[in-house]
Amino acid sequence: MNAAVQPLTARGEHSRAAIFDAALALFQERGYESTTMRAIADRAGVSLGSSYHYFASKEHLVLEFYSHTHQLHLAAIGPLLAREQDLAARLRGTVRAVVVTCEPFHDFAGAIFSTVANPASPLNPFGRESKALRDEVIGLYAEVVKGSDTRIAPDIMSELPTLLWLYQMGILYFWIWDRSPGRLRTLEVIDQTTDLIVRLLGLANLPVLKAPRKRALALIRRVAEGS
Amino acid sequence: MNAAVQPLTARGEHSRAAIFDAALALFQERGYESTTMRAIADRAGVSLGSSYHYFASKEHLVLEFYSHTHQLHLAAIGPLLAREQDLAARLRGTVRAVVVTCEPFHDFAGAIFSTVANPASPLNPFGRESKALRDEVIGLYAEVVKGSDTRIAPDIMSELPTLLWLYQMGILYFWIWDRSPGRLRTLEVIDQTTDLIVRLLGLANLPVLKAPRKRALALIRRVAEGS
DNA sequence: CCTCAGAGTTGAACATGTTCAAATGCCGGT
DNA sequence: ACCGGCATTTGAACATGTTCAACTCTGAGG
Repeated sequence: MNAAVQPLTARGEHSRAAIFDAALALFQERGYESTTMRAIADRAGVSLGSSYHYFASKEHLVLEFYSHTHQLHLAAIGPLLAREQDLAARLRGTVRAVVVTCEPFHDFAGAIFSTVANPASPLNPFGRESKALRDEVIGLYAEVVKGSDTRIAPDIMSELPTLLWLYQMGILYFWIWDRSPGRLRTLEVIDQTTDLIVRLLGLANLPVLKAPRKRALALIRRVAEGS
Repeated sequence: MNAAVQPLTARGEHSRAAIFDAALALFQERGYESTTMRAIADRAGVSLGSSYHYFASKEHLVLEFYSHTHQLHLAAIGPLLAREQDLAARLRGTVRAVVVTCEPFHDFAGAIFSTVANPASPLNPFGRESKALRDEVIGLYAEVVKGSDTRIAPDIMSELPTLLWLYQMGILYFWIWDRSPGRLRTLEVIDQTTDLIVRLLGLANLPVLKAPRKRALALIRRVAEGS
């Protein structure tokens, strides 16, 4: 698997974009597995080899897809984060926007998920090649929390954005399976779990819970260590 | 993908076993991806076509592998479950035994995990073809709890085995990533989390927590619904 | 011993992700 | 206008999971 190349000319830019657009359209039309690299190259009007010039593998097209939806997500929640101060509302709105943004891709999201869950692949969520995107998403959750009027203790704050990123992945996994009309079950679960999270954050300040809180944080750090 | 066939003769039994044994050995030697179906057939002394006669796909060999390790796990914890009454000890011992049993396969477990995480495949943990095994594991956790001297309220007990099965999958996912010597980090996380779980089960009986408990259980049921 | 139905076996053929060496196009320097 | 170097493009070749129609073997019934 050769390293993919960044286009250096206008012509290259055009080819790369055409390949990604074709892939995205075909994934939506036929799903991930049924879309062949040859079909992508055909629709993009380039040769098979060219596709591999810009995307080192079919999986790398998936990574690009993730970046793409992340951009859509950012655009969708911009106004909310600028206006809203309440933490529960910010968190609920952000996570709701994730599934709403991804809705057009629901049918093939399942196939894509497995690609990315593979620990053997450098594209998996904890892997090297997805680090840039991962850090961006974690940073987004840091902003969700910091921009609110809720004060979070530093020891919790240092782990919270990563935990929220994990939480978002859990929601997405649930959403993949959700067959309810309008994906209402997912939205309901989001509402309940975000509420639960904010409540727990409130409870964490109670003096009675000082010891358990320290213990839980130590456990979390132990688990997160080495990522 | 044709349905795989159950062997009906001694000769068939022998072929099927030889294919699985060869697959297991090669997976350990070279990993999952690098092991080709042709290599498996070669080592088993059968033709490529015969492999597909007994296993509908390479993934189905993985499902068989899961059954295999489950049997090893059952054998490993039999004495403990017969002897021990303390819930924390039963749970800790059971989950520790999972990772100890799987240790010889650690190197290729990662590759295998992705196969099974794929929601598009009927082999995924929530899917049709893995239902038999899933029910067995959930049943095992029901026994882990029921055989202890801790009494669990019925409303919690109805969800608990499934939750513990999910918990075990989480531990396995952590274990896949664990590079610590002797996999000590995983063992430590198991000790801490099983302890935490048993504590939470104790707390759940406090009258003060009646409302949150009902709320949490309703949420869990909502999420589990439709599996 | 002969027949035959069906279990078991086979390997060629196919589909598709991936690699790679060669060809082509483009642009700055002379 | 020409050239050299580099980005880009190409498609044939390869590796491997999977399918399938044809073949072989076996054991029961006659």
